[in-house]
This record gives sequence, C-alpha cells and structure tokens, in this order.
Amino acid sequence: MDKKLPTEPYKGVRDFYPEDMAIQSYIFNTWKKTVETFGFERYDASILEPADLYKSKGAVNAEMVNDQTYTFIDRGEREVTLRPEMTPTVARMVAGKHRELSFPLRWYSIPNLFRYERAQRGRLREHWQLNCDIFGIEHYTADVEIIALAHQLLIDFGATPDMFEIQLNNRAEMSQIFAGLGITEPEVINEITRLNDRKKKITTEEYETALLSIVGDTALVNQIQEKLNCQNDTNEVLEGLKTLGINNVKIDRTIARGFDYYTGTIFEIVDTDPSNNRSMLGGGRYDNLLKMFKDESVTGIGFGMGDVTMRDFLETHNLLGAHITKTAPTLVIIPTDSDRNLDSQKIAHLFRQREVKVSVDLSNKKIGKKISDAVNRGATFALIVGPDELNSGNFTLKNLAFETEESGTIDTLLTYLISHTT
RNA sequence: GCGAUCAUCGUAUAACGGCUAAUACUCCGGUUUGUGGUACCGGUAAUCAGGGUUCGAUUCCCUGUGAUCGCCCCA
Repeated sequence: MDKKLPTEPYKGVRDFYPEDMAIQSYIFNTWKKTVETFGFERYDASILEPADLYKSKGAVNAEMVNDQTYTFIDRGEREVTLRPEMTPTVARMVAGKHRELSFPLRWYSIPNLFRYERAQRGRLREHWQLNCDIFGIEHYTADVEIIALAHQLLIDFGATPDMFEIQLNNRAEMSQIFAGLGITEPEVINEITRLNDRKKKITTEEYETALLSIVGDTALVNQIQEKLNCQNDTNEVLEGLKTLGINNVKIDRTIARGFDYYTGTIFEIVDTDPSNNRSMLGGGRYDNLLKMFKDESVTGIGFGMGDVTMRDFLETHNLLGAHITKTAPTLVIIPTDSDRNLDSQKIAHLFRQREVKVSVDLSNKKIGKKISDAVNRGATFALIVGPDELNSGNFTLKNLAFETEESGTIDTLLTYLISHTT
C-alpha cells in the first residue's frame, strides 16, 4: 500500500560498504603517509561555503560555477554552495590568518567535493580529493617540490614510472609564445587554449579547421602548431625534476587546465594505460588568489587528486589486492547459548582492556555455525564460553588459522593470545 | 545540457512472442540437541514503473526512471 523508498544512493554519489571502505581507507592512509613525509600539515573546513566565494570575478571557470555547483538558499536567505573544489576555501583560510601564519605553508586536506554533472567513468557528483598546496614560495623549486610529491604519491601506491606521465606547461610561457606570434587579445588566446585542451581528442584536420576559424590565417595556424609541437622545449621546473631523478615528465603545450586562477606552471598526470586514458591529477601555480580577500598577495602552488580516478588507476594497474585488509576482530567470543552472552561480554572487556579487538557472537546460531562465521569474518581466535567453562574456570582458545587449541584460565589465555599476535 | 547502449531473484548470467521464468554463488535451515571452512539435502527470493500492439509480452513499440559509456567540463 505505501510506496517503499529505493535503497539506491542519490544519483552520482556512492555508498561505502565495508569492502569499499577498506579500499577508500587504504587510499586515504597512503595519501596521508606520503604527504606527511613531505612535511605537510592537515587542515579541513565545512562543505558549505558562501556562493560568492566561487562567483567573484575570475575566481574559477564560469561554467563550473553556473552549471555544475549545488547552490541553494538557506533559511536566512543566504546563498550557499556545496564546495566544488578546495582551492578557494584554502585561499580564504590563508587570507583570514594572513598575518598570523608563518610562511611558507605546506598544507593538505582530503575534502569531499560536489559537482552537479553527469556521472561517468572517473566522474561522480561527490568525490574526495587530496589537495596539497605550498604557499609563500615564488622560487621554481616549490613547483618542483609539489610535482615531486605528486610523483611520489603514485610511487607509494606501488606504481612504476612507466604507468604514468607528468605533463607540464606554463601559462606565462604560453602568453609569451602567443605574443611572439602577434596574438595578444585575451579572448583569442582563451579560445585557442580551449581548443588545445581538446587537441588529443580530435583529428589533425578538425583541429586545423577549428584553429583557422579562430585566427583566420593559414600561415598563423602553421606557426602555432609548430610552437606547440616543439619537442625540445624545456624549463627550469622540468630540469629540476630531472635533477631529482624524475624522468617521466615532459612539456606539453596543449595542457590548459580549466581554472582561470592559474598564472604560471600548470601540470597534469595522466595514466599511460590506454584503457584508462585520463588525467588523474592536476594543478598549478596561482599568484592572485588571495586578492579576493586582501590587497596583499601570497603565491601558491598546489594540486588535487581524486579518489575515483585514483581507484581507477590502481584497478587498471592491479595495484590493489594484497593491500586491502578488512577490519576483522582478532578474537570472537562464542557463547554456547544466549544465557551466556553477558558472561561473554564481561570476558570480552578483559581482552579489550589489553587492546585486543574482540567481538562477541550474540546470535542464537548453533556453535558450529558461530565458529565458521568467525572464520569467514577473518578472526584469528575463537573462545567458547559455556556453563562448563564458567564453572571450572578452564577455557579453550581456538587458533582458527592453524586449527590448534590452547586451554587454561582467562588470564593465561589472554597472555597467550597477546604473545601470539603482533 | 546533448548523444549512444542497457535494465530478469541479494549478486552474476539464461529463457524463438507460448509449460510453474532456469542455473551458479550468497543467504537461511537440516544431515550433526556444546565445537571449523568441505560434502549432501531442502528453502527464501526476480522480469524497473506506466501505457500500447497481440489470443498471449521478460521478449516488440511509446513515455518515465535508473545505470553504463561518450560529448561538454573536469579529479
């Protein structure tokens, strides 16, 4: 009679059942570990931000703000947006304590971000993204450092350098290249940049036709292509990375990046496997982001890397598997019947005080079933608790992996268990 | 926002327009009233929603919903 609710999650977002959460935790933990070896500190903020943070001029690309954010009016008639990216938030936080913070900063966060878009491979409406930024260093070695971190992140998941490629570009250098060709109008540069971004997806003919319709001059079309194809291009960031032993990197003049706030280095890391031919990570340098909040400016460079694309990468290259561990209890206490549940819970407390992970099987299944359930859950030990054991004080601890048993008082078994777990 | 493909037990698959919609795994129970994953036996459980064509629709058509893949954009 009454209509039941669907059990599916909201469109484009995920439920994390324990087996998914195990993967998610592995990704987050690995991120955290690597990033902290680079001396980064963690911060976070609310998922809610005033809509103005994204709307103010030149903050981000207009399409994303207008068409791809979750924006609503709250009960106090404030316009609120679910954060679609973290950079404006961290810029706001840095600007807010500009005078108190001791630069340079190395900050990271793993926020969940929301974008209202059509879900597809590697793109969902909610994703988590590792965000790393260095604030307050103009020197190019900050660019090198942040890209070296991005590189190391993948290495620490077990990736080898042939599995991915770092693609570098520089907004300032692009402006110079265009200026050298006599192209100075920002509108035209913008159009060419957007076209370049799509270059790998379209044919050379399509590219040339589109480029011609922008610049209206065949000679110029050829000159632009020549500049873009220059394989020998290098810069100090590229050389710096090579000095650090990072060689799967190249200059790619078609790298564009969507956000308007980038002013210098921009980079992406792409999967070299053709079946997962996507950008997994992207970032760049921004000089003017704090100007929204203050007259003073602080330069920053950072990147974001998504959990969805990360998982796709790890699955594509078979880098998950052995790393994923379910959180199983070490010990399952098995009462022979429900009347022994409380006695069992009391015993469990003794083990928990010694930091043993214990669950008590409170079901009314038969003992054999409870034991096989414990095995299936991945427990290492099982302890049977029944009237005989409680009366005599003599218990049996089963080692489920080796199919051995140990008898004794709770105290001796506790000592035994602790000495047999690492 | 646009385009393509798809939608069957909890999961993965099967069924020419025609028998009670099948099989495997999972789950539950039993063989075994207090002790292990196996084996054997049994059980629960599905045609996304609404309309149309037809004697008859899981199958064909339309609409909606959802998913996947691509475009746009981006992690």
